[in-house]
Amino acid sequence: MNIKQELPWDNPRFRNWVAVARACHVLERTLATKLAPLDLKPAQLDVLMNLYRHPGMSQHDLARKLLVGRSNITMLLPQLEARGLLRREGDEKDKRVLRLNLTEAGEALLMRALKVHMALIEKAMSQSTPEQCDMIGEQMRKIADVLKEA
Amino acid sequence: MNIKQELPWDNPRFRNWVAVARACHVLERTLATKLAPLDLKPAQLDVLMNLYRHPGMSQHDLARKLLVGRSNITMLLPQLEARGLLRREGDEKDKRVLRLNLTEAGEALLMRALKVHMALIEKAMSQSTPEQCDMIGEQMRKIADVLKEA
DNA sequence: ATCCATTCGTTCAAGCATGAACATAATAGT
DNA sequence: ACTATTATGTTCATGCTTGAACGAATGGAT
Repeated sequence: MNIKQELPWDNPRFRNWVAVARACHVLERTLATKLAPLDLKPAQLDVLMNLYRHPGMSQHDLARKLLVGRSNITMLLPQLEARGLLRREGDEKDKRVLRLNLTEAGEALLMRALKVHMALIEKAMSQSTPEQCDMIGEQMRKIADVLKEA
Repeated sequence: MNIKQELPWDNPRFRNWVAVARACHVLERTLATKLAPLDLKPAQLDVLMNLYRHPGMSQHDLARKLLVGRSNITMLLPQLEARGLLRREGDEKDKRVLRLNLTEAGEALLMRALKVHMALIEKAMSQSTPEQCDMIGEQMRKIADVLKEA
């Protein structure tokens, strides 16, 4: 019944999750600096990646994919559009939604940024065996699922 | 040599890391909302946790532990000090450093916040067996180490 | 047809985090 | 002792993210 024994620091789950959070944080910061020469922030790279995989996406769908607010997208896109990396075109059927598509310049920049991103992730995940890596991904997907219900 | 085959989406390491990042993001956001009734942000909770474990810490050390800039700490602490959650006292030996300590109110609030944090992490990590959980923590610590060298 | 509710995108103010530039204090080299 | 370098904390301008409030468009109910 010692209070000390119930502190999170002694709980493996707590300590291990802290490690996850730290690794995420470090990789995010590292990615930001490595992406700086391309004048891209990680959040902007996320946008380009999603538009590449889901052409014609709406801003609402993009926000949900990125787990951010809709207003965030509104603030984010004009910069990228002004740089000629993507187009926003009104939908014919539903005049509320804007369809998003990468330009060729956008795709080109994405490919360069992906090299940087991939190199970083390779460096990080090559610490684990393929089996460990897959297990980690599987557990993390479970976590995201179980928390989204909350 | 098909370009498609080299895209990150087909790379297990990439896909699995994306899952890690998403899980982190979701848990962070969830924690923020669950902590709102205590008028605490996740970043502030991190401060309290570190001061509890390392009483008398300097601001510089705290910044390094939290992986943030020193100025961030400077902006963060006055709010918590004004709420009576911690004290900043000048060091006798070295008049540059400020020694940080939790007050009793700070400890009390920390304990309440830790219950929330622990419950969330339990919910997330109980998806995995203890062995899986430990393995994840181990790999993540490796990742943080290997990236800090970069 | 006309409301009512919902959805999509925008605007705006607020709060955070960052990095550069700075002031002060300590330390090392000479 | 004196200077140069380093370390700690602060200030400030900038940019990112959020959430609430809003306008416009859609769809459904009566």
